[in-house]
Amino acid sequence: MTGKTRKTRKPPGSPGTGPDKLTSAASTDGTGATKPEAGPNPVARSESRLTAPPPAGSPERSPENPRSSEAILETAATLFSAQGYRQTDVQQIADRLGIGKGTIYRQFPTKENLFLATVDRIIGQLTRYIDRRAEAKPDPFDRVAEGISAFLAYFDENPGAVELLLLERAEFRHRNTPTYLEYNETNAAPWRRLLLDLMRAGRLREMPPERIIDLLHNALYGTIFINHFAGRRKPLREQAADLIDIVFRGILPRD
Amino acid sequence: MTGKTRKTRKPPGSPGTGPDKLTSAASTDGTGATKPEAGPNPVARSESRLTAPPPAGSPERSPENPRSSEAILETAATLFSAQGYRQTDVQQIADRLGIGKGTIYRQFPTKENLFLATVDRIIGQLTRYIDRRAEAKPDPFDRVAEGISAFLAYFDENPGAVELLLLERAEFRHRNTPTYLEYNETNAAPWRRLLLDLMRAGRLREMPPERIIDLLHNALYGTIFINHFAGRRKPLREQAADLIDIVFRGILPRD
Amino acid sequence: MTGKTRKTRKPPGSPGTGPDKLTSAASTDGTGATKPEAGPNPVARSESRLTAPPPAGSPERSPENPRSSEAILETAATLFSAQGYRQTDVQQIADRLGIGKGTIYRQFPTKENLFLATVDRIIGQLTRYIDRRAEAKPDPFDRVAEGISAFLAYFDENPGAVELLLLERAEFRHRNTPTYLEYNETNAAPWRRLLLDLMRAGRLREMPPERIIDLLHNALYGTIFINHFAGRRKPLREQAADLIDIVFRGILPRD
Amino acid sequence: MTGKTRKTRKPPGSPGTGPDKLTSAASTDGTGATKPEAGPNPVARSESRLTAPPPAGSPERSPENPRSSEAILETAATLFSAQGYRQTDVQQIADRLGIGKGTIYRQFPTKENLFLATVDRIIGQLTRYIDRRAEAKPDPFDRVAEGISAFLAYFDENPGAVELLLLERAEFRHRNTPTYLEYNETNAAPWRRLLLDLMRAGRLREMPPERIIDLLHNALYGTIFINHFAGRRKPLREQAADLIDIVFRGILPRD
DNA sequence: GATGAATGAGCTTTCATTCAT
DNA sequence: GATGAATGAAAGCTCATTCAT
Repeated sequence: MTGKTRKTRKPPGSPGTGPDKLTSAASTDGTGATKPEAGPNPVARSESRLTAPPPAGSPERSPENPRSSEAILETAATLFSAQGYRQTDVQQIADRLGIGKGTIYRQFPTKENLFLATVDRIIGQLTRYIDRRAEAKPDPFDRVAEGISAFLAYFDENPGAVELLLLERAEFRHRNTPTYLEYNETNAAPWRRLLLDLMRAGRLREMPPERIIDLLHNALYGTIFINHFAGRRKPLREQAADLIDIVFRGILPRD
Repeated sequence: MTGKTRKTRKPPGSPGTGPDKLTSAASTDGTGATKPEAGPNPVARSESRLTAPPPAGSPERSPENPRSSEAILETAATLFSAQGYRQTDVQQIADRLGIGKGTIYRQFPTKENLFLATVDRIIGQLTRYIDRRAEAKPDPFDRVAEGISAFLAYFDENPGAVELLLLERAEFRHRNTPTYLEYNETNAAPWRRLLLDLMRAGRLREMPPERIIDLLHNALYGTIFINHFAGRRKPLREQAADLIDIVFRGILPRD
Repeated sequence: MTGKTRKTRKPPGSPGTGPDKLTSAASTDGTGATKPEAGPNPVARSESRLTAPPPAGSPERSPENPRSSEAILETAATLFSAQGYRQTDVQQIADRLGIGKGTIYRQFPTKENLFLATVDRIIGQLTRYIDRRAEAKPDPFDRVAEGISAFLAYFDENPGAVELLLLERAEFRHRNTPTYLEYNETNAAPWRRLLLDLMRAGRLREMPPERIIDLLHNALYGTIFINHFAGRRKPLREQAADLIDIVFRGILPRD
Repeated sequence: MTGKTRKTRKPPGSPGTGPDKLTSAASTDGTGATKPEAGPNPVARSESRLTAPPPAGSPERSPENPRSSEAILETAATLFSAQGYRQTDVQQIADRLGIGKGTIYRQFPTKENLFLATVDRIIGQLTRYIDRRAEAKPDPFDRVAEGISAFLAYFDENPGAVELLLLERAEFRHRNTPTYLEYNETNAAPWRRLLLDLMRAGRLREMPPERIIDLLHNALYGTIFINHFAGRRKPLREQAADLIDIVFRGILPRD
């Protein structure tokens, strides 16, 4: 560990983004700045992103730069999710990018590190995507519904992301809490507030908001896993609508 | 001198069950023969199973026979779920059983094969456990609720089973449909019938029963995954109750 | 370290030899059983050694068995001493023996381990060789002289042994005391006794015997190193004679 | 972000010596100009050398110039002797000096080259140190004894030097004659002359002077190696005295 | 049938050296 | 000149699978 050139694990949402305050769109006031990274298919889009093109002479910033950590993470994500962690050789990633294996190891000291950075990046994208879409809805009900839809949409459009989440758990069970559960802990608060406000206003049954949040969380993760494993059988829009309908109205008759 | 681990300690899990007809307890008549494998903790109990010891001359059937495929699958399940698929080597399994590696390879031609057989066994246990518990409830509502509870209870008491399900998917993404989804396809029919009956009787809102089944399925799998990953935060009983409450009654006020 | 088949480092002088009590030939009584392994060129001879040929059906014992640890150590010694530790690929050793790399790793869990076993084996051979030759001389003076000659002869006939000693130190400086110094600690006592007897008999100047032992030790190691590095310029016999002459009589005139 | 070790800490050692004429102090006339590098601890002292700072405009000569080959060799010597040749990577040396790896490669075309230059520098220091101390003794006997003492003192005070000598041999066995043996070839002549003079004067037994030189050479190298490997057990002064005593007077009684 | 020694493809990681900036 | 990002050959070690005993 003496004089080696080593970079440590990149924080989530890495590329060139500034401080990555994983805010939530559920703030009760309905305000929120739209962040530029989001979009229906953030992962795919990130390929051609670029609000402002880098100054001509800056190869590091170029999205085509196959040596940027962005490019590496993207390719790594693709291969890991397509083939699994063990089945993916670091050499393959390098080959696909047309760069040397050493270049990857220069930025990510181990394969494990590379993989984990890949997952972190996904979580950052997911978070920002949900927040951006939910923030746009002023009405609290709409906001909850939009959050649900956005979550499903993200994974629908980034099928590899589901794989990555699974792989993280399967290969690195030792990591105390998988990355994507941290998201939940950090971001549940604004949603809880929002639900409490609705209850206070008599628009929802009185009950501990955790009960709702947990159910949604579980149902959403269950949905993406099942969707992914079995192949979705219903259009996404319909799935979101069904979930919202049952959760809001229940399955008992309204007398 | 060899350094081999030669323990014969039996891990928890697995009865010496016979052929596994994956029936469902949701038959509308409410009848169902109780099968012997079930119980609050089917896996743990299986350790002391055995109403009648096998006929003396049948070494293959003996639970102590570490060369039986039952014993092999049991040990394999324990090690796979504790360490992961790649991290577990066949030698370890053999060592733990005190048998030769070749003996395992004679029964399971590849490691993959062994692993998959391990998962199949779990699914069989789960199915029989749910059926047995649900069948015991004559009232259709109770039966649905009991099915939910049984599902959660099974995984609560067999944490390794969740790992196994994950591992199957993470390591063998090529398998078209993971084992545990087949369960659903095969066994959904009786539940669908049961739900339709309830709707016809006006006890449930009219809606396509798939909508309910899918939500439950998703929520249940989501629940066990999240429980397992993050450590359960609520007692199982409460979790089941919350799920049943919201699904049945919804979160909107009843005015 | 769980269920892997692993053998740990072999003690020095391993092959089929019984308990390896590294006795010294300097016992003042002049008695000593001749051990069978020794000879003018023990390493080379060991190739064709074999007091009693193994029973026909015992491939493990066969000296031609390229998979025996003896054969592996011998080939390893040859290559390590010819090329150095780092420059020698385990694959090379396997190739030279016509066996698989895994076979080597099965007996020696790491390359370092293999190397160290190689050195231990040399030290065992050296010790036994010196003892055997010295024991044969009844007169104490002759015994000292014979010990000196035997030491030089051993390394003269096993040039690789010198390399190995050096390599051990160069590559594994962390090993507290290199193997070949342990020899000295263990075996100095009988020599010390022998020198004291000579002094008491008035056949040597009175002085602490350590002074003589240390000088001899240093001069002998210096000699083999220099011989080896620079290519010997004098016949061995002459070198031993010179050393004995000067050490016994000094360089001052006897007036 | 890079994790590079960028320390500029200077290791002990190395004057800014000029060209190294490897003269010998044993010239029979007893004359010899004292050279400035010498001293009881030449390496350590060199740290504070510098009576007069170099002319302002000479950055190459500046001892603080971490890019000078002197500084590079000094740091290289420290790291090589502390960690071994293979274990030391060029990046580490550059980091320690706070310079770029390319800068080292401009002065030393390969790592091997750098290492060998490091050893050559040590030999030059040793030679000059011995010569300087021996030259100061007018009496031939004293001069021999002083040469012995100086040799031991040098390595005693520069333990890294022993490592370096070993490493040279261990890693570069192909180099026909190791650097430090060349010293002997070049410098033996004056010592031989000195011994012959003593014999002619009847102050030493008549014998080929090589016999004495070789013994001393071997005993001295043996001594430093053993000292270094095992940890010296006697004070240096005593070791030198013992060696001189036995070599001069022998171990036989003086009748 | 049971065993476990033997095999070698496969994969991670290191680091000397180059060369564009 | 100085730099350090990039490269890729090289080597240690693992473990599924085979098969002679």
